[in-house]
Amino acid sequence: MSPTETETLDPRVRRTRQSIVEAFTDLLDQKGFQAVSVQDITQQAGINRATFYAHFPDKFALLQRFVEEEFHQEVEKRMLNACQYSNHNLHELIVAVCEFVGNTHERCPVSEEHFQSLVEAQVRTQVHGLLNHWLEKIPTIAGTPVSRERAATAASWAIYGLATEWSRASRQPPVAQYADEVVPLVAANLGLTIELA
Amino acid sequence: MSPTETETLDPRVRRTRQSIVEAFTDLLDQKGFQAVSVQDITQQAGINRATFYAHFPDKFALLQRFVEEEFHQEVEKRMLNACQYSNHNLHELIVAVCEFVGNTHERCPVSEEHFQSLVEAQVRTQVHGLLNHWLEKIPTIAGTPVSRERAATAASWAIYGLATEWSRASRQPPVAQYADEVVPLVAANLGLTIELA
DNA sequence: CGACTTCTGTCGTCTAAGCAACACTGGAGT
DNA sequence: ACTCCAGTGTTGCTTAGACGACAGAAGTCG
Repeated sequence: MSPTETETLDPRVRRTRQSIVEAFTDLLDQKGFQAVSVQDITQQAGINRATFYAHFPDKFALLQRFVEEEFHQEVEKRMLNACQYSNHNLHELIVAVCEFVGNTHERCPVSEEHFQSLVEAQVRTQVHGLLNHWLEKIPTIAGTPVSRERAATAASWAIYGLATEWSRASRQPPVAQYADEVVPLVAANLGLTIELA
Repeated sequence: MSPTETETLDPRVRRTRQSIVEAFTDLLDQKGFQAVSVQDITQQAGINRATFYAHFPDKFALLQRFVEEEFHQEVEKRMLNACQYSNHNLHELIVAVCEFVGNTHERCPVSEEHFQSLVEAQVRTQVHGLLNHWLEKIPTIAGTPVSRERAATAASWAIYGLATEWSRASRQPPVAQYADEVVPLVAANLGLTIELA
């Protein structure tokens, strides 16, 4: 969307960022977040260590960016970005968060607090933004009891919480069913009872 | 082996060369050699066009390097580099050339003369070098009728010719059998009747 | 034929990345 | 306590690559 963020960028920058992220992904699966050093990453990526610091202040900033992109990708894959609010889309969003959180938990033990809290914050932020985006397209009901902002906040927290519970419950029941069952809860948070295709 | 050629190299150089080669491979399969432009390659590789010319004088030089590396890889895969002469190794070498030529023909129509002749020259050169390497290890027979050089030349041409024939005959019979059948021919060229495991 | 397009190869300028130092921190060992 | 050591950030200088512009070669079309 914004030409600043994604497209219009020096190819060199694009490539090194990509190779950093790729190296990070590999190492994450191999050793877990705590154990990977900046040295590891740069070595695996085939870049100089100083170059890393030209792009990210530290390991944590990289993780942040990483989660941001991974989850954003998950969202785009399900075409939730371009869509408007509907129970079906809400369902899909919940599925996306569940699977992302599930994968995260299996990738890195819950014991790594740094890791988990960073993931949580990032995912919630994006879900919040997405919900806000959806709600903006809906004309305000006269005498709205809660602001869009707060509805989005409540719902995004709820979604993330439900996703972690599902993950901890060994992913039972199947995502689709679980999402079906909890959609009403979140819809309630949004203060909406709209029914769309 | 030589630190000059492969390992001790600026990571940037390594990466851009690799991305050029990768882009070239893709485009070769898509459009054939004639149709790919330097622009295509650099665009696909995500590098600047001027950068391409910093590495290769033109499209043909790239093809040369490409074939060189591909075939060299094929040879190393079969561990023919470190080995000495034996009928078995000769067999393996013939198989390698047959399969390489076969793949080349299916990748690019024979009508592209530039392409084909460049491949031929490159492969023959490497086969020649390899045979020479093998022959050097064998003590000269008193009153040698032909020089090692010439034996290697004759054999390398013979091998390439036999490989193209096999390819044009729709790869019949199976490589292993075909190689079995023609080993004596080549061995004769080499002026050797040695029998080793 | 000339006008037009696309690709080529080259050059000068600017910036990203490499590299080799550096001082610093925290943890492991003896 | 101490040293040792592996990792961290940071810096100055060098080099590879980006970018834009250029003239020329090679089709293509009217």
